[in-house]
Amino acid sequence: MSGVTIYQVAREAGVSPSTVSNFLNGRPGRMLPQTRVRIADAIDRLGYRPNRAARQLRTGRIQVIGLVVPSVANPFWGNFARYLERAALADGYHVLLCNSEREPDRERRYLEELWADGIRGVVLCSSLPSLDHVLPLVETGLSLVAFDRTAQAGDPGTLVNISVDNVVGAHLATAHLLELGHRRIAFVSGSLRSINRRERFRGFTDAFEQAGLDPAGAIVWSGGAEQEPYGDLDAAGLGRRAAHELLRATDRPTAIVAINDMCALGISAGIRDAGLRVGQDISVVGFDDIVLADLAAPPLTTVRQPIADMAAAAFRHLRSRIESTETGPSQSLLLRPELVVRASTGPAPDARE
Amino acid sequence: MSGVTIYQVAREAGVSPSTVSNFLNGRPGRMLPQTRVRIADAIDRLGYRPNRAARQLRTGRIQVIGLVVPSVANPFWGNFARYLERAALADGYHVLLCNSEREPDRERRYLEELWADGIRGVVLCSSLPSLDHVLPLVETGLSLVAFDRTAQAGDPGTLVNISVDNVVGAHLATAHLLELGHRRIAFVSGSLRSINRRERFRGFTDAFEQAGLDPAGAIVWSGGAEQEPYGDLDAAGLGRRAAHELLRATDRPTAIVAINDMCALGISAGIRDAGLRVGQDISVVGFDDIVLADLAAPPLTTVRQPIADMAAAAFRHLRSRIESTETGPSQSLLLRPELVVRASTGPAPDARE
DNA sequence: ATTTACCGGTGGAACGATGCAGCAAGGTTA
DNA sequence: TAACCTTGCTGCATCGTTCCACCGGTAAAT
Repeated sequence: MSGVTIYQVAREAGVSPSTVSNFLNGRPGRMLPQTRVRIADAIDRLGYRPNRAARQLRTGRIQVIGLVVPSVANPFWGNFARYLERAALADGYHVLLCNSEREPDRERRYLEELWADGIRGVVLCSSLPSLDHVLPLVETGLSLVAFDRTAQAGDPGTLVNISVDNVVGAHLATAHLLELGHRRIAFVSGSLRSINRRERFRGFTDAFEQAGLDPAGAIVWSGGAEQEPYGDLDAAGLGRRAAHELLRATDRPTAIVAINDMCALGISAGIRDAGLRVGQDISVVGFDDIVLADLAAPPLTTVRQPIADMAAAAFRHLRSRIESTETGPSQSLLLRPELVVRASTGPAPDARE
Repeated sequence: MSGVTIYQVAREAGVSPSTVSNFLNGRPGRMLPQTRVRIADAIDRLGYRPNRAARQLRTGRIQVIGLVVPSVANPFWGNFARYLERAALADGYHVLLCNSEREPDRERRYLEELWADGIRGVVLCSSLPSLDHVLPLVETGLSLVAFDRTAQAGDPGTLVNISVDNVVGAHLATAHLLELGHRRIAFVSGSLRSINRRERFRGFTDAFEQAGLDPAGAIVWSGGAEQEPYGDLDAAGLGRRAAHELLRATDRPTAIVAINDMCALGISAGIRDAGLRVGQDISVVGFDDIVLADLAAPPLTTVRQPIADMAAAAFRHLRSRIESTETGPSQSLLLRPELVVRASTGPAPDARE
């Protein structure tokens, strides 16, 4: 095995293990320059790397954070994971990956295991309305940064929330469609039980009200299988199914607001399945602005989340929580999303007449 | 912090720490049934969880594996990561995520850190031709499963390779285009310096030869920026750029074989940018069969990799390497890919006349 | 004249779990 | 009845690191 310990380095350098430890732990001022050099040489020669388990056992600290996402197979989360890992690596942290599929039970088990692993900070992306299932761990001392979820009454006091303003985002998307003359607009999503989705739905209805229209007239398609209510594993399949059902109706919508881009791409495929043209017969708006949104045919109009910034902020907040002993009050970061208009939206067909 | 140690459990149950340890480590036969019950109760009451750092320090074992992918932002790798994590979790293992962007240096640093973390098994997905940069670690005892890379001369003897047959896959794709009457076919990729890509390229030229054609007549576009030669971060952008350049030429291709699906989707977008129709004016074949291939317009003809099976196999092999002391000879698993014909390919325009 | 604060280090007790050696009490054999 | 198991448990050294207390000598501050 690795084998090289701090004792061997100490012997090689002709000092005590404590001095090597001081050298390694940012206290080089405590020794003569020549000692420093001898130790550095010894480390090089032996190829010594500190044993992290021993270090962790002694200090209780570990440079690893957890990342809990619904599913990293979704490009949005894959992209987020990449940026988070990048930010973490820059500060010497590693990232442990967990796919929760938004199941509270799995989430709790994950967090318990992470805690037992010595991990004290986790970025949680499930956006579930209640955090009751993880409350005991938070009280024990686990630091949590919730991503894509705004603060709720009853949240633990130390929670940091980082999210785009979902209400504004969905409002932008919907208002865009209304301006194009659309009136029969559908909102398509899996289960609406998560915070971010509820907010997006509120942005949707808000836009109706602000335009002096009755949101009750809007079409809401909120399906999803029993065993996978949020449709995270197959958001696209869910969207496609929704499109099939919506377009079969006699009074079909002329525009659709999708809960996210994967769903929107599925909807677009479903529209084509029905022999209709996306952006001309039926307009579609997504949410997220994943890379593929711009590659689709037609390119997808969507609401952009500044994901690189958000990932970096998530790590920064988490790190400061873990490393400082201060357990200040909850903070929140709410970023403003941006509408990116592409070709999947166009004037309402009936308005053109 | 967590606080509950094995000593507290021992006191609560009225036994010694050793007995609790025996209980926890599958030696319950060594105590009376009533003692077993007392210990189980004590653990429950105190909510005890073994400290993994201490356990790891003592035993040298840890239930974590590393995953090194080019970039988890690519949906193919995101999907693979999801399946690998699922397989690992089923056996109580966790997965540490690393994005190497195929840089040997980053890879080496990652593996060194993973080793220092006590991790003894890694799934490596960069598919680089030489493993020299990680050889020292493999010799030290790190178990490696290479994914998407076939065995090479000079590989460490203990390496396990798991891959789809890239030669066959690219052959299938190219033969499909040749059968459709295409003769001016382009091959588009970032740097061809990785094993899997070279193999795909060989499958491409093989198909030409088998059809009695001169592969020298084929068009090869193998670009990529200096700082990101493989185009992993933006495979789609690379494809789009390739399409722009290829279609500007006087003697432009009628069909394009892409190194992977993201690249193919970029190429499709580039074809549309040029005012041409994918599948009619220009045919496109991808590789991977990511979820989005079926959602694209037109749906993408591609070569399917059985990714769930491969991820499960990767974990199974890695685990058996880590847990057994036997360091048997290298094994390889070469799966057969499958051509999925969709609408992005069609008869060659000139062949129709 | 006494206290204090360095200097460049060393010694050693933790951190929490493991697993081997060993130990009493009772059982079996010769 | 001595010699030897077996059973069910305990004691203790150990893993590699950290970090506090402390060394004896000197110089500055009180």
